[in-house]
Amino acid sequence: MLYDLLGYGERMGSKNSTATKRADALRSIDAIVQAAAECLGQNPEASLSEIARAAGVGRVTLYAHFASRAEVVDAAMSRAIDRGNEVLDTVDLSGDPLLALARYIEAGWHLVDQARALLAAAQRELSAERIRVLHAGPSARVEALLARGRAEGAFRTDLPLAWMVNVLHAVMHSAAEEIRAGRLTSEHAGHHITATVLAAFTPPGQPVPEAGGGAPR
Amino acid sequence: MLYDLLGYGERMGSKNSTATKRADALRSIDAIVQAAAECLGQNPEASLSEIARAAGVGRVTLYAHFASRAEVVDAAMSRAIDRGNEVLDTVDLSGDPLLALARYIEAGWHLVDQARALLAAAQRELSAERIRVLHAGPSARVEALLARGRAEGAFRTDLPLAWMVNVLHAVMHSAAEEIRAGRLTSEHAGHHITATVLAAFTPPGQPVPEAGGGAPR
DNA sequence: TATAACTTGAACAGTCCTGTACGACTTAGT
DNA sequence: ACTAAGTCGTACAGGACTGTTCAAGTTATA
Repeated sequence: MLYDLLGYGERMGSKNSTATKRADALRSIDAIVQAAAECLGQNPEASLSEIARAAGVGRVTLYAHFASRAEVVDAAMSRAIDRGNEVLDTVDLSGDPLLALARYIEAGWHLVDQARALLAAAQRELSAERIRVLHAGPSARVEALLARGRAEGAFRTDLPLAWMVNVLHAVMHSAAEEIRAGRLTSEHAGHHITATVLAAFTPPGQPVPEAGGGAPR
Repeated sequence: MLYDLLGYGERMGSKNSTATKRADALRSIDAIVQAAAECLGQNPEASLSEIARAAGVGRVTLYAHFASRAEVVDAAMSRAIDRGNEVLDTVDLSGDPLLALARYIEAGWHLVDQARALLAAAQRELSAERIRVLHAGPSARVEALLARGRAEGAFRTDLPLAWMVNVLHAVMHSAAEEIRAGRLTSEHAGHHITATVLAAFTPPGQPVPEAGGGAPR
């Protein structure tokens, strides 16, 4: 069984040289990817049958467009990442690094919350390398912001940049889990994450910034 | 062996809750639980056949002692938690809360690292409630420490205690993943976690503590 | 030593999933 | 309007795992 390299490239935006698909085929593919994102978002173990049914499409049709389960998961994940990138594009990351990071968190944790279960599915089906590649966009964004903040003295430099990126995502991720478990409300999540991360990133010796204006508890 | 076989057996509706087991039966059970912890630790989807084989026991024997896959996972998880509790019992959590927390992290993150994949298996097989109960011991420990630190002014009080517990575990957990992914070395993990969490828990307005003596990189 | 508890492999039943093949039908594009 | 592309249901082949049963052998323990 060969890797469908053309398929991957196609999903990642590159123009394919093969014959253009018919309109109804594109519609089917879109419905499948969308349904996959929804189904896998609710249950990472959702079968291809479920996904096809949710897409309002025959199971055979699904196989006509995707050679394997992995391809479906990949497409759904790619789609979610692309959507996320579009949202993050609208966030202003200039100006005071602390405020910029707060803005990033406010937009970002919702995305993490939505893609939570989908990511779980991807981690089972896709290689770690593939997942890393898919996340390259968001990672680069926050990495650049943190690097600038470090250069300006706003963030600590005694910890590796990669570790700080990791901490940010870990805290957002765990907040999403807490919400799902009913131990945290959506209203407080942004504030808690921001307060926690800004403190964690404060250079040693400097005072932790006071919280903006969120409810304390 | 602190984990009580009879205890969870009763909870999960297993047979023979009263009869005393023969010595060889107890030996088999122990081998199965141990093998389950190892197998599930490497692959959360390990089948009962694999586990039985790893335990040097027939598959039928496994079913003679555990009614379902869930019971096996539960037993393995209980065992891991008990082992962890034993280790944590040796950690001195008195004195300066910051130093106590650092000691807890140093001991705790190794445990999280070891039980990482096993927890993943448990999260698929067991109810969220059951997992919460199993973690009650460690959670209570760190909760008490954080509460004391807050009372003494060492830790911030503008965030819920439960959230802080969650952050601590999330950061330790993500460090374990980073190590597994090869993006972090075991030597640095303790230092990074401690530096991050101590900063995150510092009361707003107060300076972030300088790192102890770990290599900064 | 007697016996009940334990272990074992083989084999069975049942379920769910993936992936493929077919033939007939419907639709899009030029 | 014509044809290729797309779709659909059904059906099949194959695999993996769970859980149970059975009959025969082994071992702990009183």
